[in-house]
Amino acid sequence: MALKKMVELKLKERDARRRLILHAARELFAKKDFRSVTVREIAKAAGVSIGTIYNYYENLTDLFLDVFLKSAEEIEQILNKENLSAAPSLSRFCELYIAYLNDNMTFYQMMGHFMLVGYLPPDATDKLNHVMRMLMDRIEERINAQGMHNHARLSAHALFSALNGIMISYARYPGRTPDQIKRHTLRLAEIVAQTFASGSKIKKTKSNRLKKEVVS
Amino acid sequence: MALKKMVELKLKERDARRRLILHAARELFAKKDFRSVTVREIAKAAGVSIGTIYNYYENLTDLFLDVFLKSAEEIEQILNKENLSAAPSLSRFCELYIAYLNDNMTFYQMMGHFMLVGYLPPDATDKLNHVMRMLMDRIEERINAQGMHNHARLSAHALFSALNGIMISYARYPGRTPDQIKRHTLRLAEIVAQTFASGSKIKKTKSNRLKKEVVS
Amino acid sequence: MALKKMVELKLKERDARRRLILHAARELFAKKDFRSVTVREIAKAAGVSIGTIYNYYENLTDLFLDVFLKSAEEIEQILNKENLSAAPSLSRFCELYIAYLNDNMTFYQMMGHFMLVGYLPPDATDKLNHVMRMLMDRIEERINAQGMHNHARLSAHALFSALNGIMISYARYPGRTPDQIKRHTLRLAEIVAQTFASGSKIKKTKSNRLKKEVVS
Amino acid sequence: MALKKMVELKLKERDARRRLILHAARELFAKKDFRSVTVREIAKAAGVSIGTIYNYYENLTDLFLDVFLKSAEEIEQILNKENLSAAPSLSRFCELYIAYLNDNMTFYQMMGHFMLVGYLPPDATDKLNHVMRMLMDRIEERINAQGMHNHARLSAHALFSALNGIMISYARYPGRTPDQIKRHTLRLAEIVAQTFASGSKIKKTKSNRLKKEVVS
DNA sequence: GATGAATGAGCGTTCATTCAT
DNA sequence: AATGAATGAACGCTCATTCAT
Repeated sequence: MALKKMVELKLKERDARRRLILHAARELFAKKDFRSVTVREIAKAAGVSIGTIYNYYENLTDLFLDVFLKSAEEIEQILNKENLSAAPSLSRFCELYIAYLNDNMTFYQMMGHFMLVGYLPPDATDKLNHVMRMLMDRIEERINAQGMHNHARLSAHALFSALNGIMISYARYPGRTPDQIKRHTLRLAEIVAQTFASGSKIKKTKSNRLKKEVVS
Repeated sequence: MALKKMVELKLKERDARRRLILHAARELFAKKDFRSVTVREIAKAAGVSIGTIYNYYENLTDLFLDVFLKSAEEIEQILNKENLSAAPSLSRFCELYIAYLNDNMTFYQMMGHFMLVGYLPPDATDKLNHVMRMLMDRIEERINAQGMHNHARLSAHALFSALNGIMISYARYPGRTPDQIKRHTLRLAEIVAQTFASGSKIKKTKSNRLKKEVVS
Repeated sequence: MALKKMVELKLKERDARRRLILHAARELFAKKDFRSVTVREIAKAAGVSIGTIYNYYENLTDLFLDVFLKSAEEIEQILNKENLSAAPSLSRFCELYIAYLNDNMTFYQMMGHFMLVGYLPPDATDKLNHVMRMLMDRIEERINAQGMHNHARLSAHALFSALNGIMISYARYPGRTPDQIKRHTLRLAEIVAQTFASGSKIKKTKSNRLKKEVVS
Repeated sequence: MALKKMVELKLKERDARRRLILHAARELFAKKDFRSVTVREIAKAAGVSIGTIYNYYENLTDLFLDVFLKSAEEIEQILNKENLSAAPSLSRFCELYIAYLNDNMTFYQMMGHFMLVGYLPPDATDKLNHVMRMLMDRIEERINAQGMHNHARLSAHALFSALNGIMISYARYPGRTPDQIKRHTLRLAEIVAQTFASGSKIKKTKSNRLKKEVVS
């Protein structure tokens, strides 16, 4: 029917504009501290009016969150795709993750921000946690596949932390080009991966045989 | 001379007031996202006027930086003290670092912020880098002492990143008490330390035999 | 003719939709300060689009006015119906009026708003005045029927004012239930009615023998 | 001491500026619907910056309230002054009240607004109620002085309502000059006063012998 | 040196109205 | 006739910084 087509078109158009805004926001967030990006800037960059932004997002936080979640989806897809062809080694996994963060600074900036300071409304917190858990699950799979049985979850935490830490610590190292930074962070990730791969069969000591996990 | 004494007193007084401001700011930063602390709040907490703050600091960023550097001094002293009595093991080192960050969230929040986001004026960048290098040097010392010869600097980077990452990733884990978080982050630090200690003699492979270090 | 029927149907439909909007608006106005009701809310409540509302009303003020006039019609009918069966006493009249206002807060709120504040376009002012005059005429009839000859019109003004004032002064008395408020306002209305009934044969004094009425 | 003088001057200056803002706001409120007056307008009219307004008032509502309370003080003083020289008759009282409202439209507009719609924060509600009670007390005194023993409080309510109603109903009667309106409202007030004076000894009937007062 | 009132650009957000479909 | 996305001026309010005292 003609009607159906029109409705479809409408929806497509709506989606297109939403993507337009999302894209513009993402670019801006990448350029500078995402928290200092204003609605006006986004509107201008997206070529729409302020009001239109609010037509697609309830408020700025919502838009921030959408950018973040879009990124999370992307990274999930990247990891999944690789998984299908052939289970990646731990090293490969770390490489993929760090490479993605290098190419999508906004993602790790947001992750970092939310982790460092961010008060988030409860539902947003849930979504954030979901993303984190997804990433952790992927790491744990690799760790288990690698045959590192002890403390798989705990090791996953440690490795995940280490990878994030690499980005935090070096992604904006002053005076380096993006390319230099990418190379350095990838190298560090490789070291971390190998270190974990070769050294993670840690004998149970008093200190790491604690009965109850705080975080899982 | 009397004049000299008066000048000294003046300087002492000035220093005392500066410390007053610093202390008040630190307390406030610990309570909430330091970026949301206003000059007004600091002035009130310190019991001085707004103008006085600008008498001691050129602007808010300057004050932020001073708080950060004060913390860095503290941690340096802690590490040095331990070093004197008996060179700490890598594990002990990680424990000290993570414990300090747990007790001084502001420090790692600021570090995180400046790393994630921060445009800093050049001299501030220098100061930040100096702190980072100091910490890195300490780690490298321990790594060398542990007899892990390969890639000592690179491993130090990786370990440093990992420790920071642990804090970033878990310091605000929702629903946990500060005590639970401290225990968990300490345990992860222990895992990382042991992993690095036992596994860091990585054979040189093509990928990690890169000729030139980007960051040091 | 078929054409005629279709036109009729069209008109009926149009009228139905207009009533739909009117009704929805009225309900919303009753729930909260009518000035804070948005077009969006009305559209949603009426189950039509925003555009449709502008199809039936030139602007929000127009819709406000229509709601007001609808209410005025209602109250006129109520008073007329009572009039037909048996001319109501002044007391009964006041009771009917106050009871209606209690049950239709929006009406008195709008009346109050337009009186207090409202710039209204000239034609709207005319309509408002027409309503006021209608109410005043009814009061004057009762006053005349009661045999209070002096200053009938002026007394009607005074009584009308007094009734409105009762609502203004007590309709939102904090901490009272609607029922308590209704009882209190009705009691005050009764007092006013009796006061006017028993005391309105005022001797002509210098001050009230003014030659020309400002408002009639 | 010099210091004391300076502090005094500072306080005086501060007070002067506060009055400046208050005055400017009042003038604006008188000109148009006070709720449509913006911070920018007030700032401009007062010749200060936006920020300064917020230096003296926490928010717009606060400023609105201050204007209202200032007016209430004024009217209280007017009534008190008259009271001292010679207890005014009920007529004189009504005249004073209505004359004041005519000269200070903002006061009755605000009173009307708060009564009609206004959500007010609890402390503001308290202040408003205090003003209302003060006015009511004055009326009751006059009613008692006039020797109208029955239902003194209730009659005060009714009279107060009537006076407010007069203003609501006629203060913006379209097409009249302020002077005409003043004359008309004063005349109506006189009628009401006389009506109440001569007719308020109402015999207790079933309907007005209700056991429990809702509002007092 | 200490003060704190004044400043005003800039923020996120709202909402009546328009108009292309 | 019906739709509802787009618009953007305007809102109340914040806060780092200045500067006259």
